[in-house]
Amino acid sequence: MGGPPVDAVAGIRYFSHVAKFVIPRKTVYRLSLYFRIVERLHQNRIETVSSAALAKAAGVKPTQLRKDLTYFGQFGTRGLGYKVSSLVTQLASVLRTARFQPVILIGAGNLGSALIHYDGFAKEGFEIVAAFDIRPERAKGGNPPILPMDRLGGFISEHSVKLAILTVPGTNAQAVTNALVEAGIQAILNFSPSILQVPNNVVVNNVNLAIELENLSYFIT
Amino acid sequence: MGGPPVDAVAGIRYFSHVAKFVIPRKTVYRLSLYFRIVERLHQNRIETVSSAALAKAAGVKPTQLRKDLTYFGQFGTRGLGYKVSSLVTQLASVLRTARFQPVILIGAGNLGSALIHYDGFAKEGFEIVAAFDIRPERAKGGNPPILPMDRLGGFISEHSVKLAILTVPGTNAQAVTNALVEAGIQAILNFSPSILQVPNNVVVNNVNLAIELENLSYFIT
DNA sequence: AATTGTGAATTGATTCACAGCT
DNA sequence: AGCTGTGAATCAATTCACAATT
Repeated sequence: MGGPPVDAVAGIRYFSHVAKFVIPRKTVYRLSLYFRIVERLHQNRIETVSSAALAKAAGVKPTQLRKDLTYFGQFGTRGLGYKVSSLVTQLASVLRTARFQPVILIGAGNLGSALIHYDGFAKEGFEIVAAFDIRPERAKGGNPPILPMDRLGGFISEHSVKLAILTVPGTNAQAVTNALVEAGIQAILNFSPSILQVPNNVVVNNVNLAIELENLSYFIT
Repeated sequence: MGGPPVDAVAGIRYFSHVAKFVIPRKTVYRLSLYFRIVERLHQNRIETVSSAALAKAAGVKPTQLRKDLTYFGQFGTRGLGYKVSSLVTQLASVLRTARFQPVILIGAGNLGSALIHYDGFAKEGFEIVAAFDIRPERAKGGNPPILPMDRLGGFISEHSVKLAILTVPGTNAQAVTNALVEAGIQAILNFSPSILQVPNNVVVNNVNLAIELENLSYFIT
């Protein structure tokens, strides 16, 4: 939430599957949170859950959880709560495109090479299929392979990659972004400190770790 | 942003220095953004800047930038714009506690060890002075040292550390948090997927990289 | 003429309050 | 009785429109 961090499109019209009309971006974000929790409940053979319990686990108010869910339909039973298994199914279907997407990473520097092996992505069903770097000495085999930048465009279209993680220095960020957009990338997780200019069919989420820390430190006494 | 990601206190009363009344948390967040940009302008010997130019660089609307700045006072000159040097001074003073804080990191796993050496923190004036891990085989010397968990409380009070980065697995996150709070930590940058329960004199920013990616992928077609 | 500062208007998100099911 | 679903009310953040200033 940070916040912050999530920035770009205010809300989205929801054409692809069944839903009311426009879903606030923050709601979509929280849906991922809820999904994780009900998955765990499901694993633990818990069959029903109330909005109060679920909300507590997610760190939100029960009314907010209920409002969030009803953007997509009525999943609960009054007087009883939500059936965990059907929540899992419904949320999975709403977020279905979300997982098991191939991802590329550009900029195999300090942060980049850490993220390449970050198991949190793999755990959630995202696979970094390749990384790219301008410095040829980094561009050697391994898994995932680190490839030279001139392979970028070709790789994206060959593997129909739609998601990219950008961990290049701020000075190169826009140039690389242009190449990504040109090659057909639709969403970018941007760790560089630059504000990226993209056409509005491309979504960007910014994560600036130094600002997160600075922002926190503002609140200490 | 992020979304997001920034979550905990809605706004803060601003006692410590001169300001209007309550400053929205998002405003404080953007202030860091502005500060970075004016620092760069200053280095490049640029003397004045308009709200339009500054806003563009920060990726916000000019009116928003002006409103953000006037929470702290009137820094600009009508008809002319803002004097870069005085903006630098004023913003630095507002964010003054923000930099040059010692920081500890708990959980020297995959992501943790990457962040220990992430130069983006150092560049912004944050120094990770020590890391802690339960697994003793990770707890060896080096710079910064990786210490065993039983040294945590002592280290925090000895070095008056107020900021912690939490990169432990979700299952341990709350237990470690309790220890941190107990020892006097005031702000936590939480990379674990858990929602942390903390007293309200402690601030938490959540960063969940997997959710950022999942959220992005929701918007691709 | 240019550009800030700001009250008012608008837009967006959250919470309340309670009707409606089971 | 318990708990969801939701319109209305509230609260918060953004943007507009324009007066004020240089």
